[in-house]
Amino acid sequence: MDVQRLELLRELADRGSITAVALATHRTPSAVSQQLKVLEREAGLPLTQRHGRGLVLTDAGRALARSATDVAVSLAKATALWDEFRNNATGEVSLVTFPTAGQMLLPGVIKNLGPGLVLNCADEDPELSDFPALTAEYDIVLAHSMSGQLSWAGRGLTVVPLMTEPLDVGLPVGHPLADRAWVRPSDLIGETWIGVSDGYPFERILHAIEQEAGAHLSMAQRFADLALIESFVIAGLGIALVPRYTSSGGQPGRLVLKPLRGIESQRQIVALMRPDRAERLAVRTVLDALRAQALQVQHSHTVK
Amino acid sequence: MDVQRLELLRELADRGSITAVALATHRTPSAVSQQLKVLEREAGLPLTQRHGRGLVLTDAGRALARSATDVAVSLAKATALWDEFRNNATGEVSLVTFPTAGQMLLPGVIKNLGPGLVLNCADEDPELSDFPALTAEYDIVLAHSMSGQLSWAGRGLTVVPLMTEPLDVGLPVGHPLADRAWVRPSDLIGETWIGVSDGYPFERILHAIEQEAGAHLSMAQRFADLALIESFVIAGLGIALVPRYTSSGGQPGRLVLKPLRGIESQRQIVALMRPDRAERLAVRTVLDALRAQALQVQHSHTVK
DNA sequence: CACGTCCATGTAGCTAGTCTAAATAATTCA
DNA sequence: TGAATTATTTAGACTAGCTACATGGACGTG
Repeated sequence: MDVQRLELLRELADRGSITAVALATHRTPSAVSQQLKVLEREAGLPLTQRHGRGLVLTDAGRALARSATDVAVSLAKATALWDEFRNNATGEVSLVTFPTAGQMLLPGVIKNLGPGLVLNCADEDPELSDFPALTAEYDIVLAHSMSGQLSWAGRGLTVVPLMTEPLDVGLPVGHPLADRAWVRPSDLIGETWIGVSDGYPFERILHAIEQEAGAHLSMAQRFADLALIESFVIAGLGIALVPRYTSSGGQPGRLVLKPLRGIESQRQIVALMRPDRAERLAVRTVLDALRAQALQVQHSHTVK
Repeated sequence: MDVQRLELLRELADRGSITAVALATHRTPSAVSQQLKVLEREAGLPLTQRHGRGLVLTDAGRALARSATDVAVSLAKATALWDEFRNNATGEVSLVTFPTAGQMLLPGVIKNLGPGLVLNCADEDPELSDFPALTAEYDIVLAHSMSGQLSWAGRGLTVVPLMTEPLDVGLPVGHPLADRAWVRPSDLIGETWIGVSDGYPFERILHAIEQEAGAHLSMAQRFADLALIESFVIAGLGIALVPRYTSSGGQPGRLVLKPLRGIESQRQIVALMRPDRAERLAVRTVLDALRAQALQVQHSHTVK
């Protein structure tokens, strides 16, 4: 009963093809195939079965892969333990983020990391990418979900909440509502909206506003890039839901943010990880820094 | 970070010497020494240090060995899971017992085990042996402790309670107390006692009786073998504390058992195991059979 | 429908890691 | 001091697992 082989099975469960596993583990597909065959012979029952030109796991294979995760976790814990023993939170950690979270958190995090710990960051368009799938490639995946609703649960991934960010209504300077302390759904009847990317829980909140206000809202445009959206709002072409900490609201000459009362308008920013990777000391250190930075961002906004 | 090497470290923690580990793992001491050296180099800090002609683990070594146990447990769980998948509770399970528990439980257990599951039993004198140490050699160690007091805790072993057996006062037929339903400590003043082996919590209960009755008790003999003790009691040479389910009490012409009231007089029979071995499907199956048998023994005695 | 592509697997040979065997060093016990 | 016990070192053998290459289905496409 070899751990290496179990690990390969787990990778197969995550990546779906021998070739992908081989690529990820720096081996030839032949080597992977051979090892899985040995595992299957040891197990005494088929773990994979052909499906088209690829293959899929059998029920037994999936079950075994699941417990392989537990093995990987306890192994990672052992490694982390002795890294702690040596006070040695070094190594490389890879991270993907969607743009706004990266802009808000990463610079501060990287500044606060000790020497020997390198954080390799990348960004992915939240519209296009399947966040859970990215955990195969990256140690940490920054994702967001609507408040409460944990869309990431149930796949065996570790989810660490980092912060909740309010989504405010962005208005142009001089807008009739601009001198209010906050706005309510009913205030927003008749406005033209600039839609944001699918990555934000925009649709949900828009529908909630419609339901609350009892009227239909019209959407003029739909953009992914926040700066683009802001420029439209500033130009008076509509209003938009923008994340409070990431927008340029508050700066002179830019747009004005108003909290939305009466409905819950926020997004959860979380870190998604494979359970075993979450145990690595270096990863946990980065996670701590992320949480600290998130707290600081929130704090600096409430004080202001 | 190799599991095999971690396993070796764990064995070293359990067995205390390279030679013992080598013997247990069917290797030469040289191989073990080399592997541990590699592990130590990977770890980056000393895991062992010389002590006389042998060696002892450092703090780091012990810590690492502990987490190695977790790894072994999750691995054993994986193996068990797929054994369940195949409905395959087969293999060999080794067990040591002290004589009375073996006599009471093992015949029934072995009868009820399915084919393909072999249970290799041995017995050890409870006086001479260190029960926890036996878990290195045997999958299951049947041990006993005084009620409540879990003397086996804290060593990282899995403890599964099997039954609690009352310790009754054994009297010769025709003894003045023989027609009573039960006896109390004060009834026993002036009697001569036949001491049982240290394996039973004899001393404790004897002291409790003395304290309760407020008098000193005299002990005539001290034997380990229950049959021998019984023969002395039957011959009228004294009375003794005997385990209710194991003695021959109740059979015609033998001795008479009387429950002891006023103090707690019983022993706990438990199974001791290394955590990883406790996860094996075959071991769990044997354990289930042990519990069932224990229940049946208790039941057959309460009905009668 | 034949061709190129993609994916898994089989075969042969090489390499690296792990074992044994025997010698060495250090310590304890008699 | 000599015998016994224990860990370690070294050299050499063995073997598990890898790569390179070839094979054989399955899919899509001109």
